[in-house]
Amino acid sequence: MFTLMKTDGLARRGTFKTVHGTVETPAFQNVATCGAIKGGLSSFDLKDIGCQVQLCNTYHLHIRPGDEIIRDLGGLHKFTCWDGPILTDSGGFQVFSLAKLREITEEGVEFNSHVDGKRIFIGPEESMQIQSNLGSTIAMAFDECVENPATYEYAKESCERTTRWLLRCKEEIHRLNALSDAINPNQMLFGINQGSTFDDLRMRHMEEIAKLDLDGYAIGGLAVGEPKEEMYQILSAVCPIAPKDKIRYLMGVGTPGNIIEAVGRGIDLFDCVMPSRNARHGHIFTWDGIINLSNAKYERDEQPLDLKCDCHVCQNYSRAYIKHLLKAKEVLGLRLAVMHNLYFYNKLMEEIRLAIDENRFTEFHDKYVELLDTRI
RNA sequence: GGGAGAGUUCCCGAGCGGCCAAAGGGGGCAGACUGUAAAUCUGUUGUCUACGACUUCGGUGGUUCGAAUCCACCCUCUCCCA
Repeated sequence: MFTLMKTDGLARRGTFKTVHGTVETPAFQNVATCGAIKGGLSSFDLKDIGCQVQLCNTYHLHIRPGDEIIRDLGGLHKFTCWDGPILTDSGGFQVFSLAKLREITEEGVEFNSHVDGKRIFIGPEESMQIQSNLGSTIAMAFDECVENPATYEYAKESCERTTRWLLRCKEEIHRLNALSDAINPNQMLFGINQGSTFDDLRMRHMEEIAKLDLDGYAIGGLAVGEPKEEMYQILSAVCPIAPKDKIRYLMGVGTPGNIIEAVGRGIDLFDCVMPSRNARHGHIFTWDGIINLSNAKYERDEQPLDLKCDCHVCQNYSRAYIKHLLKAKEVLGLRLAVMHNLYFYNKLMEEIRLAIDENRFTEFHDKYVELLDTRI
């Protein structure tokens, strides 16, 4: 259950209560697609980096190790040794990212497994069944994340299908939650707004799904190649239509600047692979901007990754050392870089919350929105 | 002492008369990355007064219109027999 505690302009400060704990919003979800943060972070590390929620993926866990195995072993929380909230993405993003390996029909989507090529089918009911087996805190509706650019006709058609799929998801999750052996009988369902880059489709779609009294509302299909101004414009159009008393989740976004802009338009929840993936590739987020640790100039740099960071990594290790580890392909390099970047993202959210609490979000926005996305 | 083989651009290694500034790796340098098919992918990696020119394939000399590629001698290394 979401409680809006305070606003500062359009920015919202709230709490989101779940059976696995309360999330202070605005919040960032740490992405653990296959049940772990890539780069070798454990659930103990997640506590250290200030993670409130982790995100796992339905498609990936269905393929490997299989959701039935996870169910039989007691669910995703027990399996991953994480007792905090877990949101599972529905597999809708894989409709987009595995475009060459799938086929969409009214019933659902047929994929060729990216692991062994095996034909698998996921529709709204299957996605809910998998997520129910995983027993996540929050299940995402099965949607189609439309590629960019899309034609108006295709976006409209896809969006309408996503609505029909949402109704089927809602019905199925009610049925599954009522089963006596449900891993998490209180599993929540978030709907996902689509409509590509067309304001009218986006707004009409949000109006429709807002009526369904879901546990939360996500905005999907953004940051897939459109200019950021277009994304912000859509948020400005859609947020006012989303229910005020429900959590709003912008899926897959984004850079620190993107997050600040989105909070300023009324978004409460985020997730993004960028901090972890970019860390593995040597890109480090800092309070002074982004550094590329793979650059030769850091070879003898004794400073911490981020001069203004108080994470374990920055308190103890030098840029030169972590650069060396990454270059030498030592797993510790990945681990330290990912730990810092995720700490940074969670800290960013904490600072955003504090700024809203203290009515200085605009000031925070103006100071950091450009700076944090700038390469130094 | 006798015999066999090899020396290629930062490294390994292909090339065996023109299509060669020289394949492919590696390494270096730089870039990309937004609900993760990503410890991945892309570009670049002789010099310059740069859509052209110049100097490179152990050294020197030669054959040829033309040589990393053929010949002679020399240098260095590896292996085998004494």
